Amino acid sequence: MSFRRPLVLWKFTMPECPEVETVARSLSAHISGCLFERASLLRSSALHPLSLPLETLIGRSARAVRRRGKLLIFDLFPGSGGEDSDRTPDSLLVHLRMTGRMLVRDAGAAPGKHTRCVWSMRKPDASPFQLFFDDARTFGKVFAANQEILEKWDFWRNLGPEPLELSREAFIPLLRGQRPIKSCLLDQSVVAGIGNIYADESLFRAGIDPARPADSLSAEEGGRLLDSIQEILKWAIENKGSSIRDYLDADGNKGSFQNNFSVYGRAGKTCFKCGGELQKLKINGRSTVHCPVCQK
DNA sequence: AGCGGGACCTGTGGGC
DNA sequence: TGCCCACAGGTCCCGC
Repeated sequence: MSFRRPLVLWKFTMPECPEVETVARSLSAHISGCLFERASLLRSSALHPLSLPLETLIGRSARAVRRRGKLLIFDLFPGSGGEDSDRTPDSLLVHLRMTGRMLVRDAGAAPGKHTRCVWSMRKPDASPFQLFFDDARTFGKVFAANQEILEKWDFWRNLGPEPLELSREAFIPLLRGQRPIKSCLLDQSVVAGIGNIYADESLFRAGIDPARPADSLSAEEGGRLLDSIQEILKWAIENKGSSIRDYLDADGNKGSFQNNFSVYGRAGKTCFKCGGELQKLKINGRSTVHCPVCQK
């Protein structure tokens, strides 16, 4: 297998649940069964402070790559046994944050300007290759961990349920407090995986004002909001899945996904429902676009 | 206690 | 054309 161009497994900024899900699925196809032969950290701040050293990954293999919230998780299994279990990672977690990307490259490819971590990998009886973690804005983190270490990570321990696995009965009680409902959706300890884009899109679809206090939503509104979140996330995952099927090259297409936003990035433009002007405001310091007519 | 907002970063793009 | 600066936002951290 040869990659003359890097295989960019996600190109957009702001990866949320659907994007991370897409990366996990496409990475899993490449990485499952592959052995970590070498690991280099090119920028120390890319390693989570609680992480085991990246060298502890060497000799482990990836069973699969999956998603939890906005985290990519490589499930690992040991090569030959006999390790000290305290210092042995059973997973590699990657948070792409804003600009993180995973790239599959040739064995001989040189790191780029923004490459933060390099893993040399090989599937039995196949050619070696490299996995790069690139991150221009350096917000992203990699984290080699086992269950014991993960339990010390507050973010992990407090991570809320997956929105696609939630029932109305479980979701509605989560909408507590007087803070804006949008703040609630962005709080990863309430639900895991929703970011600024899908919070705005879901609230528009549900017809709910993002500034409404979370505890002011009726059960009917809460249920409608969950339906909207699930419809949009599922639709986005399907959409990403189709646009990523032949992969995006380094200077390649952005796909059509962003053309499907109803409100995100459309401040001042026309609301598709009522024809009025979409308004922009700040909630939690995050830009928020909504329709003051359609969202009550 | 719970919420709001600044810091962290750097590439991008709009305005002059 | 080129420069400058505001803007983008997930999470941590601090202050009210």
